[in-house]
Order: sequence, then C-alpha cells, then structure tokens
Amino acid sequence: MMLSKSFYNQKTLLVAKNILGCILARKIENQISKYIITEVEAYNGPHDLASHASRGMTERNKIMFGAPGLIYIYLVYGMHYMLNIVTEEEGYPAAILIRAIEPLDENIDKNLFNGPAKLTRQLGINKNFNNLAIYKKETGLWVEKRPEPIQNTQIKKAKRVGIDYAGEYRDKLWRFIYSK
DNA sequence: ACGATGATGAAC
DNA sequence: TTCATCATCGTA
Repeated sequence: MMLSKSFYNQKTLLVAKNILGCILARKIENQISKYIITEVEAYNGPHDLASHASRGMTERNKIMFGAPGLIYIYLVYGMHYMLNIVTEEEGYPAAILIRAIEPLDENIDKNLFNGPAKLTRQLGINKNFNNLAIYKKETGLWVEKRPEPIQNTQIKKAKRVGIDYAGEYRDKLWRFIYSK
C-alpha cells in the first residue's frame, strides 16, 4: 500500500520517524526492487541553519518550499545526488533526507545502500527526479507502508552528519536510525 | 587523513 | 564573472 501525499503533510520530525521501516520501491524497466528505509534526517523549517532553506528561497532549494511529497534532489561535492522528500504544507520549507535503506532481498549486499549517495547511485536516482511526486507510481519511485509495526525502542536519535556549520542547530537530534 | 569533482549562490 | 563552499565516499 503506497503512502499518499497526506502522509508527508505532517510535522517533519513525525514524518521522519514514521517513514522508518517503510518500504522504498523502485521500478526500472518493469522490475520492482524494494528496500526498508533505515536512516533519515530531518531538515526542518526556515530557521534550521543546517537546511538549504535557512538563507531563503533559491533556484536550487525552491522545491523545499513546495507541496508535501515532492522529491528534492541536489548534487553535493560535485558528484553525489541526495534524495529528499518534502514535508509539511506548501510554503513551509522542510524535507527529510534518506540516508540509508536495506534491500528486502537478503542476497543483495546491504553495504551498497548504507549512505545517502550510495543509495541514489544504486537506484539510478539523479536530477531528473527533482520536483517529481513520490506518491505517484509513474515516477518509478514510491514508498509503501510498514509491513510490520515497529517499537519506539528500535529508533535511535543522533546528530545530523556533515553540518558542523549549523550553529545552534548542529546538535539537534534530527537523525533517526531504525534497527531490528 | 585526504582528494575527487562540479553545481550553486553570493559577492564583485 | 569569479570564487569559496559543500546534507559524501573510497582509498590510504
């Protein structure tokens, strides 16, 4: 069952926690592969100094100000695409960054997907996905509800990675990690 | 510990 | 138009 647009129109920290354990599905040439979402980060609002949106709207980050459920892709370090999903109502800039997923197929090497750049590379996700809707199957990328419930004790909180410049927001525990 | 690698945004 | 910066990763 695919998560609908309304799922993403909730508080960003809630979306971050609730998407853990859900299934990320990718369809390439009629082949569907599925992965458990295991790690995400929240980039929350105009005041979050770690967020691209903290210095106002630009050509790159304008998707973050858009409707919930839109895909925000950007390139870092000249070579890595980052996969984000926009949260909350239009006009409020926020998104979650997908940092790690785990293949349902146990035969596939998990280590290929345990990083935000590694997973986009594996799934063939690039700038073409920017501004597409993750709640539409024709995008070829969607999220399905949790196959089984998870406990709060399975969710670890941590500081976000690579944002030491973010002042008072540097130490926010806005990174969420799901472990079985 | 460090270099790869290029789009982005702000300054000039 | 230039220039510093960067929500990372693989190799050392």
